[in-house]
Amino acid sequence: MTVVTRFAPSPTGFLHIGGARTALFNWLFARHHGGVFRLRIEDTDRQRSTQQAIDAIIDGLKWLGLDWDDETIFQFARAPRHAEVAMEMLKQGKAYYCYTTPEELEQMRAAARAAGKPMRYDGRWRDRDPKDAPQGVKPVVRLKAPTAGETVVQDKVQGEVRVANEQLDDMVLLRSDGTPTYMHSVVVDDHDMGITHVIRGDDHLTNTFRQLQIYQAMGWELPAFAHIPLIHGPDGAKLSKRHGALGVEAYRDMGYLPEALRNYLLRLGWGHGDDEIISTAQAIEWFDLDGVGRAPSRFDFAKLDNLNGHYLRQAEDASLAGEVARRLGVAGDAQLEQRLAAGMAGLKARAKTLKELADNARFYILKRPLVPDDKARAHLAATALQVLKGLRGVLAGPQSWNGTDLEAAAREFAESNGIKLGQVAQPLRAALTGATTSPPIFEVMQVLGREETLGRIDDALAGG
RNA sequence: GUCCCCAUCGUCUAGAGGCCCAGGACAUCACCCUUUCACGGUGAAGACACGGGUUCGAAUCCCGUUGGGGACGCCA
Repeated sequence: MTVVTRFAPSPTGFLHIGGARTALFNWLFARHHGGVFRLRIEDTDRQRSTQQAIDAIIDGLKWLGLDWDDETIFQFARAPRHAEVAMEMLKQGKAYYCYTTPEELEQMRAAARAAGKPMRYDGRWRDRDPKDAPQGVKPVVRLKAPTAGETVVQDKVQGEVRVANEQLDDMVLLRSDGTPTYMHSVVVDDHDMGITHVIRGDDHLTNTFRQLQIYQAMGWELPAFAHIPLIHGPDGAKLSKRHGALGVEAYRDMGYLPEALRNYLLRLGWGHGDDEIISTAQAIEWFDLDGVGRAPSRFDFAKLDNLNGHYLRQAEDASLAGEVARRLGVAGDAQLEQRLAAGMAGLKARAKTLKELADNARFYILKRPLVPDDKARAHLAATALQVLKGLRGVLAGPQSWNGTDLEAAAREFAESNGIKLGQVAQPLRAALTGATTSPPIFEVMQVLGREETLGRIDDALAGG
């Protein structure tokens, strides 16, 4: 049997981090089994679905590197099929028309609340003769759900979960305007799409009981269910827009790499022994539902940062330089991009995100004369400038321009002047980068080149 | 409120009755490396929510308490 999974977001907002993880798990599971991963846009809520959200979700998945098979399914387009199935259930006596008005429902809800009981539709049209139908009320179609016994889910993550059927009421399958409800369309679509494994958020666990009843009414084969725990914010509460429920594009903008986010999301709720750094290829090989934890987890930027730093150091200098150039607004300037690439070795060990990388790299693309920050200015006092002036004399000579030789020359200069290397290096750093922290300064000199280096030193000497 | 789920260091987790006075990773702290800051290395501190069982033996099984979360729509 070929494994078929799906990711089924509703396009009412961006692709948030929880959805991204759900998509990742479905994708990994399908790829692990050599199966099929499908995308279904659940756009049946016409009020809230937007093209913008659809684009954001698709862009997010693409950025994350989660490719799906076959064409994208749009749920709304399948409304006729959903209605058809409801009619079939009607014909088989598995469903019935219900003429209860929204007002009556509201009364029911109010009464239930007052009695401290959960809202349950009372089934008043369940066995009533349709001839009693009031004039002018468009009916909904409700499932004739079992009233006794219990419904049991065999969940691949949560284990066996059961609920008494009296807890469940006759849910609406088709609204009075003939459009399907979520519960109904999900089941019909999952069945028609041949989904074998429904992997989704924990928040759907209790929905599953009702969906199971639809499968049973239609006599359809059940898919396997796996409900993965939700991701919470740093404070343990449900992820809200205030803290962390950002779209994946926000993570991209913050400078996270897709491979780092994949690795982080994978480890959030899934484990493989003590392994932490897990490549995507390795993840496909290892991923299974047994490794999924059952407790909700909290989103931790510190760990994401650490992982991102790891993948950053692993990344190609040239592509990193391209991204940094884009962020600094100098993309396309071959000379600067080349300079950034040359400086990347020292730069990338010092950054956790692309944003930080770009910030740290800015001094490489700045035009002379640099404006040193306050701390750097403190290293450019009169005595320091004397040192710089002396060093400049050495550098102006026949000096080979690579980091190692430059360092040797600086060390020799410091020694002959009876000062520490740091007393030479810090003023130099201040002059060349305008800051007090930077990649190794002799590496910086090599990357900047002789002319630019001497120019920046002259600027500092003149500025003092 | 009703129903359902969950519970190991601050965080993510390993742990499927003895290998655990609980292992790893991130974060924190200290030291080393060092021209700055990082990276890297070494080390420290830090958890089985609580109470009952079951068992020769429980982080692991059962029950309860507490705490967290989710679902209760003609939203998805």
